[in-house]
Amino acid sequence: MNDYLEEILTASLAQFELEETPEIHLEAPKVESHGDASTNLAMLLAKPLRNNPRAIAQQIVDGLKYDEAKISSVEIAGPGFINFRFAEDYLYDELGSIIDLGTDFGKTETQKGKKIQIEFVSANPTGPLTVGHGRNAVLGDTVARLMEWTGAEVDREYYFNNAGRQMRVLGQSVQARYLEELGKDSEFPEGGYEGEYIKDIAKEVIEEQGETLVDADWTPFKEKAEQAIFKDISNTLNRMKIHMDNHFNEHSLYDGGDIDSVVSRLREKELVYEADGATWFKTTEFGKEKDTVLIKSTGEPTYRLPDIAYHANKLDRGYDLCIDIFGADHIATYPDVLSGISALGYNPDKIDVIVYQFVTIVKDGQPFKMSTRKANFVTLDELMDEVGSDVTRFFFLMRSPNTHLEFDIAQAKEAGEKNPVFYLQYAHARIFSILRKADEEYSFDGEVQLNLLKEDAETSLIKTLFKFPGAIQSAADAREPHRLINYLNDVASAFTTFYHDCRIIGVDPKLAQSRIALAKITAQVLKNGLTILGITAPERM
RNA sequence: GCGCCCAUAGCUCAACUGGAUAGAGCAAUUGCCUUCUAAGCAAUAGGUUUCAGGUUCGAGUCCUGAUGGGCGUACCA
Repeated sequence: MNDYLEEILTASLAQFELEETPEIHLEAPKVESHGDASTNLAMLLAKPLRNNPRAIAQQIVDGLKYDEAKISSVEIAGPGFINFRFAEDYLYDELGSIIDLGTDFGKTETQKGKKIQIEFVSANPTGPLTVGHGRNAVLGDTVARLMEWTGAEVDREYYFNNAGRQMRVLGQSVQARYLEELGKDSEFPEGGYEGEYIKDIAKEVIEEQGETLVDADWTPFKEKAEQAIFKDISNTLNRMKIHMDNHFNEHSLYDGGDIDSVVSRLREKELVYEADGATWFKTTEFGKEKDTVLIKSTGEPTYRLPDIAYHANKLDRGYDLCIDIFGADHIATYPDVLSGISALGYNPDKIDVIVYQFVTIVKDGQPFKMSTRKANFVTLDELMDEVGSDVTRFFFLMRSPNTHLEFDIAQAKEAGEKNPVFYLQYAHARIFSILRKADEEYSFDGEVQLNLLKEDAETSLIKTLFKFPGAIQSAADAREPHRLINYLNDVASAFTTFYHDCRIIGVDPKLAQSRIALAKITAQVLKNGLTILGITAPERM
């Protein structure tokens, strides 16, 4: 419909002999009385045409040639809005065609042929995933699903580092618990990992290896811990319906020569120099105040170097777009990565960083600071034991990534009745309940007559359903899944009004038949939407 | 000090990226189950969008400054 409106508006604009035609912006007005679609075109033209907006609007409308089977009225309102109202026949035609689309309704091809990689979670294997990781995990996976619905081919990737100090301390922590468990002398490492899961891993080592590792160093413990923790993380992700296509080990960047290659390529461009025994990257050339160390005087790279090499590696793999999901604490690092990428001759526009604000955990009414090392955390598994995967995913997706999310553990746990996810699921379950009942009461023959749907609640629901592809598109473009949630709330709400105003069982069979068709496509929209969010659409509750 | 993000109903958050009368959910008050699921519906109340300026036909949204909060700002990841 928007395409059609753009077409006829453009045709009408020809009368003005404009040097450049403005972009035609169409939107669905908030207020029903303002029509079904609206454009601010006349206001935009006020300045270049040196005329008042309402007069221009009148000229545009006068020059407008439209099909009355599609548009029933065109009005000028307010400061110069042009408001369109859709014809009823158009509604029924359109409704018929989305019913035919069925499970595919909502899919678009705006990103068809694009290969997109999305990197998320990327927690190093030092402990179980906590609710702090939840937002990253669920956001990343849902953005991936949105991209898939707009036609892209998406790879989900988990980037990790199993070398370095963190992992050494992890190995030493397990080693200490192992010796302790066997009653030997042990020394718990400074800053070691204090969680119970470390003891569990130590016990597993005893079961598998007995006392054979008493004199070993920490490396076999690290390996065992890494393996056990990764298994645990994967289980947690699976419970949340998250499945990675690829795990990328930072170490492979060293083995594959990517690290050396980045440094030498930057050096060729004279963007790298040595000072104070360290290797520096001239980030000042890219507008930063200070240059950045790539390789410390100890010979060890800082994390920025592998980050740059990793992103170069991604682009070398031929992705059209790489999306990173970062917490606000990493916000300072990605400008360096982008500088590095552009310095190497890649297009930095192919890297898209989504920064989400921190989750504030509230426990017992108090803000709660989590630390994996100190074992102060609430794990995602614990949360899912309490509220399940649907509520967990919904909770993280409800709010804009750009805002701080307050996560009240107690509230989440008693979320049973209060959680808005149930509102969506309930509407879906209700429809299926009606369908089951209708199946017993009616047997239909002949074509569905959608033009029997004339009640306000019916047309309003129909118009809401039309907006589904746009809602997906908007959520995908902005990488903001909560927009889809807001939309689905509108759908559930419009359906509930319909449910109260328009009975299905007990009315004339022809009308019942058309209402059932409307109910079915509503259920389909709810189900498709919930599927994108990774949430189930139950048929009974 | 500097950079990024945020400030909207009592609480948690929306507002289609500059549009028309700022909306939901909790919490509060009041009605509604003998008819397809009351995990629901209807109604009432709740706001100078932190403050002060600016930009324009039009600002919660953009620019400047102030205040308050979060996160960064290392040869830590």
